[in-house]
Amino acid sequence: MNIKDLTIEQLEEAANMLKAIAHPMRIAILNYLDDGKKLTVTEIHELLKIEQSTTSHHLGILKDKGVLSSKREGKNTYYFLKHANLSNIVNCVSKCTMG
Amino acid sequence: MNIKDLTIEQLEEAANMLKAIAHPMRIAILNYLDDGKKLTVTEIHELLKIEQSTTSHHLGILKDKGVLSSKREGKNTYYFLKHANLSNIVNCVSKCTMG
DNA sequence: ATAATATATTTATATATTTGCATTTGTCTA
DNA sequence: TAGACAAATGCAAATATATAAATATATTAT
Repeated sequence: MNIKDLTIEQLEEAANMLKAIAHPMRIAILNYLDDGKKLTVTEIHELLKIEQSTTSHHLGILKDKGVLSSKREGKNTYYFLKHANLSNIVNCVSKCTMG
Repeated sequence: MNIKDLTIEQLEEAANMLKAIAHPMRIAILNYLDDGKKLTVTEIHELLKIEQSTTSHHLGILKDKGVLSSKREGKNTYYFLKHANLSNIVNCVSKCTMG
């Protein structure tokens, strides 16, 4: 299938995925989750110095749109990239800002 | 410089770039502009079957955020990708929707 | 069962985005 | 210069998103 022949539904799915990533805090989250790393909500909340509820909200968006997966272990929930190649997107765009 | 050490300004710039791309119609536009293709506002407006002003608006966003460049030739304005590698982003995400 | 810790959800407010109509600006041709 | 065509802009209504405070839920340990 040619990439130009995406249906409106597929375009929307792609847009939702990118929209999920397209936020400063969520890009920062993805930068921390490269190389298969797994972090808890609290760890991210402390690393980014943003509210716990805001952190959970952002992680929920990334999970809902298929960017992250999560796994509960006891009291903690670990979040990690669903597809390793997704960090390429962040790398690509981030590098564009470092020129 | 490590990609993890992006400043808040750089994170915002990266987010703005992704936000510019993260829209169904704008992804469709980028899909038409691969391989160095150049299209006018009217051509895109007819291909996508959306209003001329809406088309121009989307193109303006993409240009403003550094995704596209434009070149006036007579009555027409041609739009094209500013950096060829940006279509990788669209390809990457689009492919995620074709699984 | 109760307390402590971690995460998620609800809610409200503020802010931003999308869209199309109407208008304006720019460019070419007669 | 007037008319036609192409593109851009101003505006307003509808819709979506971001944030944080408060609250709720889940899990573990005592």
